[in-house]
Amino acid sequence: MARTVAFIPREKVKQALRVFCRQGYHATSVQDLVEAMQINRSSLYNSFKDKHNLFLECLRSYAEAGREDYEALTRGDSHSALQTIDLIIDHMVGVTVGRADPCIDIKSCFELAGENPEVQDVLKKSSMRTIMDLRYLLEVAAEAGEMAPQRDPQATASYIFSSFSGWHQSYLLFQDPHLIRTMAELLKASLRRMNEGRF
Amino acid sequence: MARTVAFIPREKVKQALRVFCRQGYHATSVQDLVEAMQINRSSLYNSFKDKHNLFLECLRSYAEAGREDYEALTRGDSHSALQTIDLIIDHMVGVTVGRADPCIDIKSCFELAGENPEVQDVLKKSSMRTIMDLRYLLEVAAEAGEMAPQRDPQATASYIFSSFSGWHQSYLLFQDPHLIRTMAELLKASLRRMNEGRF
DNA sequence: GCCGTTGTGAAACAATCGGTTCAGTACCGG
DNA sequence: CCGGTACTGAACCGATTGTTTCACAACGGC
Repeated sequence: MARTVAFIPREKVKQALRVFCRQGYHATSVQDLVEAMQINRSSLYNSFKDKHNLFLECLRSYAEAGREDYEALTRGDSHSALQTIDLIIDHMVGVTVGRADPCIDIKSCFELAGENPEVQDVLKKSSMRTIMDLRYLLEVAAEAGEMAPQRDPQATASYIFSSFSGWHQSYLLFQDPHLIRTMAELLKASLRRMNEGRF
Repeated sequence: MARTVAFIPREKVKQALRVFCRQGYHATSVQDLVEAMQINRSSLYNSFKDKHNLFLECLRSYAEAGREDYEALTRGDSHSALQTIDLIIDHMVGVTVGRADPCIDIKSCFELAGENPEVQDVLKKSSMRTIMDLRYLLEVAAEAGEMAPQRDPQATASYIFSSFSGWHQSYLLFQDPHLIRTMAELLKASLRRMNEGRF
């Protein structure tokens, strides 16, 4: 054996993630990354192959972090299913309003998913997992009688998930936290009002 | 006077718009634009100052086209206010599903609005106009008794508007027209169910 | 025909792009 | 101390970036 690794790739990925979040993929140069990650240009290519691969690592890292957030949110089952959905919605409000830059997954979905199958695949999988979680919670909530069963729980889950993107857009344009919170309340209210008979 | 203009800038802007729609701002080179617009490199800079200005023209052109779509949709008042909202929603479903590339306004909102005040301003204004239109329709629908009056019609209008972004995201990821249509139906149903007493 | 404008074509610009190369240094286990 | 690995620093690559320049052709009004 020889010299041990001096930097933890995972940390470096997070530093790169921040830059990609702010600037997007195409607007971020390798030079930007080198400076933000505080590693050598050669090390970047040694450890991450190339810019595109590093970007994919960032996407995966972000998805994993989101996963941890979700598990922290649902841990300790002191909340009902519907309450947990509310918590997730509130959490997403916080994510939208809390930081200046939009989530990398939404941002890069619009920038790259249409043209790059690899990016699309990563985003698709992590999105699908969130949607499945929501779907499960919807079904449990229906079973528990907290809300009427959905005709198409998958679509309702997608409906919730797709709202998040719109909040980001609205916040980018209007910078109004109260508007986001109000839209989130509208979503929560409409979930409670969805019932089998009418739809 | 002298030689008359040989090409109509408005047409050239539309050709440029198509490229920006597909590739976004940063991923589009001036060379791409020159080829798509079929004009000379010099003419581009003569007529549009620079790439960034041309892009802004594209955004404005797109907003104007959207405006015309809206007016065509509301012309001939054979529909009620709520029906008109439905028509707008259906129209946006068509826009989302009908073409491969997302709207330039949504796409460039995520790519540029956060960092470029000019872009943000153009997008903000055109978005606001759509939201105001929706708000007006909501109020008319409430007055006509088609739906209960909204506590915050502005927020409800923003809620509708922000849905469109999520549909684009979903379609980019899952390419499922039926999913978009179902989410649109969920939105329509939830509009009908919003009432003063409960929210 | 001539002036002034509109557009063309191509070359050239400096700057930056993503990516490679390589000699040299820091460090570890044996 | 030594062999092998991890990483640095910097130079360097060709290609491409957005933009400018300029000589010239096409055209309309006087």
